[in-house]
Amino acid sequence: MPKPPKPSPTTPRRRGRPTASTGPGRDNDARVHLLDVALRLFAEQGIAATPLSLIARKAKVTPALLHYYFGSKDKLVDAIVDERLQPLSAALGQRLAGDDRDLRGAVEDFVSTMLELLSANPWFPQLWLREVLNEGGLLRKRLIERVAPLVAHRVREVVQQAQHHGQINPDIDPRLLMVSLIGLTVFPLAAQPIWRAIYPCDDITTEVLRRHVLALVLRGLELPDAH
Amino acid sequence: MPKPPKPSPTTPRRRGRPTASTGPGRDNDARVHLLDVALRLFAEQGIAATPLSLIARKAKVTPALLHYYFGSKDKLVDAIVDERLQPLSAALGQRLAGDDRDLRGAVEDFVSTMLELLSANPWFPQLWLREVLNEGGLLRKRLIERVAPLVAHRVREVVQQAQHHGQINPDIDPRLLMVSLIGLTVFPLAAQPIWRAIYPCDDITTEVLRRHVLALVLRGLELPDAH
DNA sequence: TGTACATCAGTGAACGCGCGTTCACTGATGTAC
DNA sequence: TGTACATCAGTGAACGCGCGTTCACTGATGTAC
Repeated sequence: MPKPPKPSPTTPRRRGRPTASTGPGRDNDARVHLLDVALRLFAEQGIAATPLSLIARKAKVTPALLHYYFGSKDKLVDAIVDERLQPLSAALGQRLAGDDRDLRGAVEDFVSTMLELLSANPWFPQLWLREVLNEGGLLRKRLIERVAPLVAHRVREVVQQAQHHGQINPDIDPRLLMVSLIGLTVFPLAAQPIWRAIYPCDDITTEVLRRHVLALVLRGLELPDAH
Repeated sequence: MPKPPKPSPTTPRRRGRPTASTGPGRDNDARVHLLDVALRLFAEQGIAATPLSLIARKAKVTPALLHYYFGSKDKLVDAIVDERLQPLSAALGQRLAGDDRDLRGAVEDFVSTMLELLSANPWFPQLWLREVLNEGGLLRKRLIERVAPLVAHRVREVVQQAQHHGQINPDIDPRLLMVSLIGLTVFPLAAQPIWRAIYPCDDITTEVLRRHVLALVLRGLELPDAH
């Protein structure tokens, strides 16, 4: 057992070295560092293709230490999902399922929030794509069951209403808009290293990407010209 | 050596069993079947996560047979890339680097061709995303060096010219349009199982997706209204 | 203050297992004479 | 036509290796008295 046993409430005070003042293990510097290293490697080359020995070497510790902190590779992956991916996914979902704005405002918020959070966590898009697209991906189930429906159904409703009132492009499919918006934000960031290798574009910041996507989508949502 | 030695030209005719009339191994039914099974499993759960033993079991042969035909796992992956992914990528590139149409026609062709070829090969999007986004992905290098530049530079030029003549939305970034188009086509198809699980949409065929994407993009490229 | 000791983070060496791979072998299929 | 044999597709059992994992152990750090 790596984790120390719970202190019995009958014991007034435990003998020996105390548990690092803030509690055992949880918010440990070494633990956090191991998560950082593992997360980077998982995002770069995939979970299955990353041996614990590599994580250990990069973090300059022993593979045994990874078991000391996490118990197993599976549980290390769980920890990454629980403590890194899941909170970010949840934050995204929360900020997107928000209040009743008009469609333009909602879309602008969606794109902006997405790009902002994803740029602040560059490892996210790749790992998210891999985990979500993989048949047995860990995030996939949670996404389908919890995060996605909330956001997806809201977007669909707002689009349907706006179309019903003749305010936006009637050729847009209400259900596919959400998919398009993700494809326009998550994919470009995940593929960033590739298109940056094709032509020089140091001037393309996240803000430039944001303006490009919004220009395309907001214009795309407008009613076609009558003719 | 799995492959039979080249017949010496001095020998008028070889003794023994002939080489299956069409030549050894290359267009073998068993070999093709093994490639099919391997491709399916690779696309479903990733290359690193798919052991040869699993491929062998699903194909109802021995793992040794995979070495008999391909020599090693690496070479099996090479064969998949060379004989399945690469031709499709090349076909895509060829049909997209096409002649000098106007921008609207080019975009319409791009989206249509992409969706058509990808729908006909449902395994492609997932494997393509994984191999291209992965740091050490096999297709990544080829894509960056050979396929992408041709298409990407053409799209950029056409967009720049159209913008210069004031024909399309000036807020679109000429370099990012290609990325957006891929995000709007490859991603939705790769993520198909997910959004189909979120709300019932049996009626969303590839044609519906095509119309949706084109409605969004073609309208998005138009000049903003003066006001 | 000093000493005994409990607990800590972390290690080094070994373990079993499953992987990719090898190799001697087999029965079937065809050719040569 | 019959027989000897060369080559075929494919197998079964074993191999070495690297993986995730285990476990006895260590020096450092702090507490109790």
